[in-house]
Parts: sequence; C-alpha cells; structure tokens
Amino acid sequence: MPSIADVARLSGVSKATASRALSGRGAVSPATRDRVVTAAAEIGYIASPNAASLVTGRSKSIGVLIRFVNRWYFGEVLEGLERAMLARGYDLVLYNLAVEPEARRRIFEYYLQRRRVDAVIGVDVDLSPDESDRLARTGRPVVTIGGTMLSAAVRLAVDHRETARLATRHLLRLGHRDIVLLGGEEAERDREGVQGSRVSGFREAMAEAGIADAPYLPTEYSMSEGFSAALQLLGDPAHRPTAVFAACDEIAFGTHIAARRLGLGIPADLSIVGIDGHENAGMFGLTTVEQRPVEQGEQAVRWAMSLLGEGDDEQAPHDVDLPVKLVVRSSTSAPAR
Amino acid sequence: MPSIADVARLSGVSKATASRALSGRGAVSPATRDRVVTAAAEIGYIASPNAASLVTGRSKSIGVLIRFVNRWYFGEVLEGLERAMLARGYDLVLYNLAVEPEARRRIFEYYLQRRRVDAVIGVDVDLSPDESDRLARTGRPVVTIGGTMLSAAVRLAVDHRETARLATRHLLRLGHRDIVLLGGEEAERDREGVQGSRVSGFREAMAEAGIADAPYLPTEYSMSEGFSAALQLLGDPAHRPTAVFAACDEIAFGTHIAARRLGLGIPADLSIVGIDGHENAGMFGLTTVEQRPVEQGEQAVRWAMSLLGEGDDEQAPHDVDLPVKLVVRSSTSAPAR
DNA sequence: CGTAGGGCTGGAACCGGTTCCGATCGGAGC
DNA sequence: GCTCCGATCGGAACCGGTTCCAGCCCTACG
Repeated sequence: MPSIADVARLSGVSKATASRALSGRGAVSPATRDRVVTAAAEIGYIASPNAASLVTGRSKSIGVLIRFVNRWYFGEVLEGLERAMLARGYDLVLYNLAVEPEARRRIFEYYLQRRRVDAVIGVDVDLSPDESDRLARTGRPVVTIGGTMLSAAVRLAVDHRETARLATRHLLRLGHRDIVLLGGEEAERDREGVQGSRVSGFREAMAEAGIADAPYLPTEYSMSEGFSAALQLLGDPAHRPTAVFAACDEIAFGTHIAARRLGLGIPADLSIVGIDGHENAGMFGLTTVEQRPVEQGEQAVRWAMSLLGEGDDEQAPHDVDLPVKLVVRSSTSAPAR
Repeated sequence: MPSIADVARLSGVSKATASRALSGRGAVSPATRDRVVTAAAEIGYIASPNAASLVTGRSKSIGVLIRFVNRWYFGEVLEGLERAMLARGYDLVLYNLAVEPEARRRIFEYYLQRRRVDAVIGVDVDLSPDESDRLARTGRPVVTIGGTMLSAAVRLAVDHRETARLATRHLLRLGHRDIVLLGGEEAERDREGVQGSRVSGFREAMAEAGIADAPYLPTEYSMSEGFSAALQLLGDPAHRPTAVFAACDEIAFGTHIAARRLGLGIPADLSIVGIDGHENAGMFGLTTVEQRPVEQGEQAVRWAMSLLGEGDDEQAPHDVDLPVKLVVRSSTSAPAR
C-alpha cells in the first residue's frame, strides 16, 4: 500500500507539500500540485482516513442509529442515507437498535464513544435521557429523522398529527362517519408530547366533525398484524365501520386482504386509507398519505454535512417539517347507502 | 477525551504497560494490570480504534457489500450481520450496490481501497471480474452469502437447484402436473454456472416426472410484480395451471392475492408454494421452503472472524451449504378432479 | 556464589497522515 | 540597491495508540 511518503518521494517534494497538494489546504504552486497529483494517481495512492482522523479529529464516517433495519420504511431511509453519504465521501456505520438491551447499552457506552464517527443520524429512535446525554457528551453533531432524541441539533419529522388529519378528513369528506383507526400502538402515546401522534390527529379531525372519542385499535405496524386486527374488527357485520384508517400502508394491506377474505368489496363495502406511500400501494389501489423516506435520508445527510461544516453554508434549522401528500386511489369512495 | 497517556499517568506506569494491560497482549503483573484497568474505568477511557489501526493494521470494522438494502431478505441478513458484529466489537460499514454505476465504481476504486475495513462480506452480489480483482488486491479476507464473488475465501450459499427441486417435488407428489414457475428472472440465468439456479432445479424435478421444458414466467422478485404476472397467468381459465411455484415468497403473496381476486380458492383451485420463509408466510398460509437469513448473516460473521484470526480456530471451509426446510401450510393440496 | 533465564517494565520508534513554524526566494515599492 | 511582504516549501512535532528492544530484578540451578 503506497503511503504519502511514497508520493512525496516520487514527486520530489516533502510529505508536507504532498499533503497540502492532495488535500487542497495550504498554498502550493500549480506546477508542484500537478506533479504530486499525477504521482499519486500513478501509484494509486489513496489517503488513509484513519491516519488523517488522528490529527484532524475527522474520520469521514457517520453513525446511523436506526430503530429497525428490516422494515420497509427503514430500508428506504437507509437507501437514501447511503446514497447521499457515498456521494460525499463518507462511510455509513450502522447501529441497529432493534437488539437486546445489553447490546443497546454497548452501543451508547462503547461504540459511540470510541471517536469513530464524525456525526450521528438517528432514524425514528427514542432515546432515554441517559442515552441522549451520553450521545451529547461525545460532542458529535446529531441529526434525527422522527423519534425522540433530546440531543439532536436538527430534527426532521413529518407532522404525524397533520398527516392523520389529512387522511381522516379525506374519509370524512367522502361522507364516512363510522371510521376506525387501525394502528396507533401503545408506545406511540408516549411520544405525544413531541410532535403529536397519529392517534390524536385522527381524533381531532373526527372531533371537528362532531364525533367524540373515535375508536382505534392498537396494532403493530405490520401486514400480518393488520390482517388479524382487521379480521377481528370486520368480522362482526353488526359493528362494521364503513372505513378504516390504517396507521401505515402495511396495516392497510393486511386490512385489504382481510376485507376481501370476508367478502367485502373495496371500496364498495369498505374504504381504506393508509400512510406511507409504500411501493405496493399501487398494487392494492390504496389511497394513502405519501412520505418520501429516501429523500428524508438524503436530507438528513445534507444537514449533517452542514453541521460538519461541509455543507453549502446553509444555516441548519432546528426543526424541519417533512412534506407529505395525499394520493387518492381506488380504495376510498363514498360509503354505501 | 482521555487518552492512554492519561491512564498511564494516573496509574503510574508507562504508556507501553498501560497498553499491554488493557489489550491483554504481553506480560503485565496482575497488580499493575488491576491498577491500570481501574484507572481506565475511572476516567472512562476507551481506546481509539483508528489510532490502533495505524500500527496494527486492524480497524475493527467490516465492510458489507449488499445487493439491496430495502428488500425483505436483505434486511434480515443485515440484522444478523449487525447483531453478530456488535457482539464482537466490530463496526458494520455499509456499502449498498443498488446505486448508479458511477457510484458503484467509486465503492471499488475508492472506498474499499482506503484500508478502513478489515474484511468484506458480500450479500448476494455479483461482481465483475475487475471488481473482484480490485477487492482481492486489498488483501482483505472476503466472505460471501450467495451471489458470485471470485475473490471470496468463504462462500455460503443455499443450493438453489436443490431448493427448487424440494418445492417442485412437493407439488408433484401431491399430484400436480401442470405447474408454472413464477420468477426466475433473466439475470439469474447468468448465474447458472455457479450453483445451479431455481429455474434449472425446477425443470430437472419436472423432467424427472416426465415433463419436459416446464414453463416459467420471468418476474421480478416483488409482490407487485408477482401480482401482475399471476393476474396474467391465471386470467385465462383455459390455460390455467393447477399449481404455481413462486421463486420467492413475495411473488407467492402477489400470486395469492391475484388468485383470490380472480375468484380462485386456495388450495382448492390453485396450489402455491414459495421460497424464503418470509414473516408473512404464516398469514397467507403459504407452503414455502424456508431459509434463515438472520442466521446466514451471523454465520458469515463467524467465518469472517475466523479468517481474521479472531475465531474459535475452526478451519474456514471454502463452501458452505446453507440449510433450507420445506414448511407445509395450507396453500398446497392435491389438485381438484 | 556466579550465572542463566524469565517476568516486568520503560524508552523510543513507528504507523500515516496534518499542521505549525521558520526558511527561502522573487518581486514590488521606496 | 535595499527592505518588505507574500507565496511556496521543508523540517519537525504531533495525533493515540502498539511493539521492539534493552534493562532491571529475582529466582533457580549448577
């Protein structure tokens, strides 16, 4: 492996000038810069970021703390993060928080402390005050997409409350009154304070329409859980709602399948609206409130770069509202009768 | 940030002894080791792997080259990789190959060359000879799960041909003769040479039963593509097969949904068998050949460690056959009539 | 009692970069 | 012609570890 000393020798300059020529910092005459650069190319020299990090304190890598790694939304965000980092010369170091508590502790007490990453990006993770504190003490800039991270300098988030209102109002406007929210897991209630949850957005919109305490069924964010919950909910014809608001598209898919299995036509007998903009939404003709997870990842990297002083000098804001968009397909219509 | 010099000073020894005491290499008296260790704990010292990597050449991180990051199988493997690396003190550096060619080139020509990772694990990636060569020249040990990587020292792979045979024979044994394979994308034919593809396993099993040139429909490995392909395949009652062998579970799900939409009962009018063991297989009652992607990831890390000399001294084999298992559920039965 | 040998330890070199500081040089300004 | 200044460059220190090597002490053995 060629080192910068080899480049220096080959181009007849000192290590110092070779470093300056290659990094672009400091004054070097155009002629010598040329010589150094061609020499480096000739022997295939590539600087070791590890060595550089010792003195600069920058390792050209970013840690990603992610809530899951194997769910649709997270895979998409990860794709965006990866792509954006790759374009800027940064490595992505992955820390999955969906592990047992002991392993999670090690992430905060050991991995994040060993000055390996220049910044941390969180993806929908909820940190305890202690974890947040430990993260803050590393002195690294922190960006987060959703979740609760007290130590984040920049927080990107979709307004869940508003998103839920959008979806709910769409159903209300079509004439539905008997709507059930599927989703809104227990845990989400804890996050209420931060941004407002999907549950409260749903209930607010319903309340505006004069319907108090609109019902919801806690469900995990997965197709199979949505399926079983929907089977239960829709099984009794006497108490069947005319519309289901699924807290994510995968729940909506499960609901869709359950409904058809029960012989219900969609949207004839049941309207369904989801949240996410999942790639399979089109296949189900699902009306949904789209978010753009890949772009969310890219944007998170943009702000992380800005915090690291590698950005386009835009001032990083503290809070960014991520856009969502209602996309109407064939799964919603006015209720029968 | 405390450095090893701080630890040394506090415990009254030299940097050299402190290093020996903490790393466990070299002779240190139990008494001084104790002093050093407690001093380190007291000031919260954590060694910088970057600094250590300079002299040891080991950075305590492993690069993961992955074909996709946002598909079920890959998310599962990633989970296993992450968990296993975390347990052993290694960082996971992610390189997603599902990027434009220019970015892909940079991964091989730049990122993998900057001696950041100690080893590379590939997940179902097909490397060009040039890419393989570049990877080999880094001198890093390489482990791969599936795919084609010439430079891999250890290759874990399910026997796709055998897997397809298993699934096909299951259908044949139930009495099906009219079976169509959904999947077997174009690209897979190129990989024929390596391990035998699902297509050829299917055809061989069919040929054993006296059916030559059994039909298959190239389809991308996704639910929505499976859905449209199945709609097309099953739409014409005159040429409808009695069973579909889906090359992956997501295609099987799509087929399932398409079949029911066409009013077909499963398994009454159509049997379906898939491959993967997807978490949603249970929901669809899908008969499938299970593989264990999380465990595959864990195993890949085990062998990488072994190649790095951190393993349990087992000799790393060159080829490992990953186990699969036929799980029969309600989506298959004898054909009607 | 002398010596060999082994256990422990510290000094110093080193890994591969970056950056501080001082030296050199050439040209502008007087 | 002399001074001054800025551009350019090299030497050396430094980042935070690891490891080579030499030296010390102590014990075992002849």
